[in-house]
Amino acid sequence: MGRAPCCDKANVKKGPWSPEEDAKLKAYIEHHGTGGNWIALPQKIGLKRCGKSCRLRWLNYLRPNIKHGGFSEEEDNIICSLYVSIGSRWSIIAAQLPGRTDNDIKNYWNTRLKKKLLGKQRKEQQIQARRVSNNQQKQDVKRENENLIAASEVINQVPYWSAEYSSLPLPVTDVSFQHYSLNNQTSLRNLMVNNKLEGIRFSNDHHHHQQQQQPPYTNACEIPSLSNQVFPTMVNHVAVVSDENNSVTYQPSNIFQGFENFPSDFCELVCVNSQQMDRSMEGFNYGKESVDVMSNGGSTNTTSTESTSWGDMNSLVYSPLVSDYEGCRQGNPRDVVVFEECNYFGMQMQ
DNA sequence: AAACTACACAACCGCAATAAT
DNA sequence: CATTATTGCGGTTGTGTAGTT
Repeated sequence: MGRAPCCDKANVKKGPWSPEEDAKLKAYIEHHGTGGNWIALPQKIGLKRCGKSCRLRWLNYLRPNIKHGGFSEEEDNIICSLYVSIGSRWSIIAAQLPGRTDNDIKNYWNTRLKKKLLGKQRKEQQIQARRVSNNQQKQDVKRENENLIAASEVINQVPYWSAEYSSLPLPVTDVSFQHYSLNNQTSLRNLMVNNKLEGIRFSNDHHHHQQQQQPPYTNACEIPSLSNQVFPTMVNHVAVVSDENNSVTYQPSNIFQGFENFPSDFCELVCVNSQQMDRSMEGFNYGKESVDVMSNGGSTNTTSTESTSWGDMNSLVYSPLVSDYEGCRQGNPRDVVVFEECNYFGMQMQ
């Protein structure tokens, strides 16, 4: 048996709100508040509306200090950065943009921002293609490998929470990523805390142990402050903690293979048949499916196969951060996920 | 000017989480 | 602890409008 409906659907008005309805709702809430019960509210006011509808109308349109339209470049950057980092968690993203609603941001992303981003990435892809034809790629790959080796050595030597770590000139694994700098680490860090994620540790316990030195956490949720740094992504490598000596090594990962060319994939996504994409991306659903399994208490029901093509995008952009973040949300942090290497990569759009 | 199309935004729906009983 | 009600969230759909043919 399903749940009882929250209201009598037959006697409830749907569709756009009239100015009169808006005025009634606004006036009542401003004088009396919501009373903590949206379901009862429309009856009190005399509105033939569902309580959910009233709530939505108030939150998205009527409440004070709501901004509509006119997103700034800075807001664009924040939205893109967060989307790439945490996916379509619009409420969390909205919490970082005062006056913006999750609905507004969601609409803005779906109708404009992702297209803007795609256009940009298409250009970059063309540039990249030209360089490939000039045999430039070989040099890039060579340099990238050298950088990765250097990074592994550096990361193994320096605790990630030390100031020295954050000042290291870490390599950029893909030349095209040089355009994407991390510009909002502090914001992301704050939002994690602001969204009641206290008690969460974003990197695994093994990793801490391996460093033979406890980070200066004041509580388990402390995320290293990484502001004003540019963080390369290492999404094509995964940190693996050895059972024998707890050492951390960075190995190429099939799970994340292909992510290193994320901007290109992002662009291609809209060009590829969605079914082909589903098949080709099966191996990339790791993070999202795991999340769903966990959130369903272990059931095997997943949403990834039900996604739209842009839903599939989630499995593409779900970085290890997200799996860890989700795992943490469920109070079940994963083992082989290293938050500080993989997360916090943001996009800066020019 | 009418028909059509694309776009932006508002609103709805269903599900999961949370609170209340 | 189990059940039920409510809230919050994200995906999707509906509607109005501007632009194009």
